[in-house]
Amino acid sequence: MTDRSAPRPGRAVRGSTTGRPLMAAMDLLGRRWALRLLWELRSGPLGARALLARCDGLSSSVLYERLRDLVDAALVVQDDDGRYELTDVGRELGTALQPLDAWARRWSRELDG
Amino acid sequence: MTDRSAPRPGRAVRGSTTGRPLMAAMDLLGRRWALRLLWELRSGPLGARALLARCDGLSSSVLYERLRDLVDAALVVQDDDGRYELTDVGRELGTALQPLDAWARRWSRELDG
DNA sequence: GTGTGTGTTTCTGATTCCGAAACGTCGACC
DNA sequence: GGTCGACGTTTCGGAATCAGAAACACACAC
Repeated sequence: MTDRSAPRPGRAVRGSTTGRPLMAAMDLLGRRWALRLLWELRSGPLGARALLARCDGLSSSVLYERLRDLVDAALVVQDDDGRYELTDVGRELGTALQPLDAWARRWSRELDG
Repeated sequence: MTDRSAPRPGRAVRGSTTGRPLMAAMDLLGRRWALRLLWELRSGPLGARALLARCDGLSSSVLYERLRDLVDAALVVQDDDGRYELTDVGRELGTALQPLDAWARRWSRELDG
């Protein structure tokens, strides 16, 4: 690992050397479990083990790597109790993703009638 | 590999055995380049090589794997000329992701002031 | 002390990815 | 006819990322 750093707008990002914000966002959110973790944190702060319990199949190694990414990206912080919670901009992302939830239901109906 | 199949609502999905639509969506969209490909197709049908040209760093092997996923999920189809284009529900996803674009800009301002 | 619950890191093997090369096809163009 | 280029697609080795289990440290309860 050594050199891991989370994508941030303004930096070179996988898939785009321009660092365009949306590309940085897609690089970050396109990593496994990133979207899901943000989704789980919408409802309030959670500890690491609580997150693991909610995300069936998530391994702890990836969890902590992803949490580091999200903290780096200023979407998540640790509160005084050590639990992880969304920052303001992280919470905004939650609402920005809300249409996705509604879409997923339409998608589901579309597929199996 | 052999047995790859794209996540679809109603089936067991990585991260959730319930097959809840949103979890299926996040599994699908959480794969590398999936979001980005949908984003690039928003503006109209594109051939495989055009997609490769737009996605700097995307390899052809992953492109075709992802395209298979998206076609499986009924978000993308091939038109008569062989180009890939969004289905109706795929286009709806595009608009559902639109708030993400606006959010990414706010995020960018947030990070580097 | 012996548990049991956290948070976190480390290791190994499996999956996924990149990158480049190769294949076939089609339509120029000579 | 042949050759050239642009396209769609598949294959393969090495690199990055992942899952899964194990282990560590730290609390607090019994």
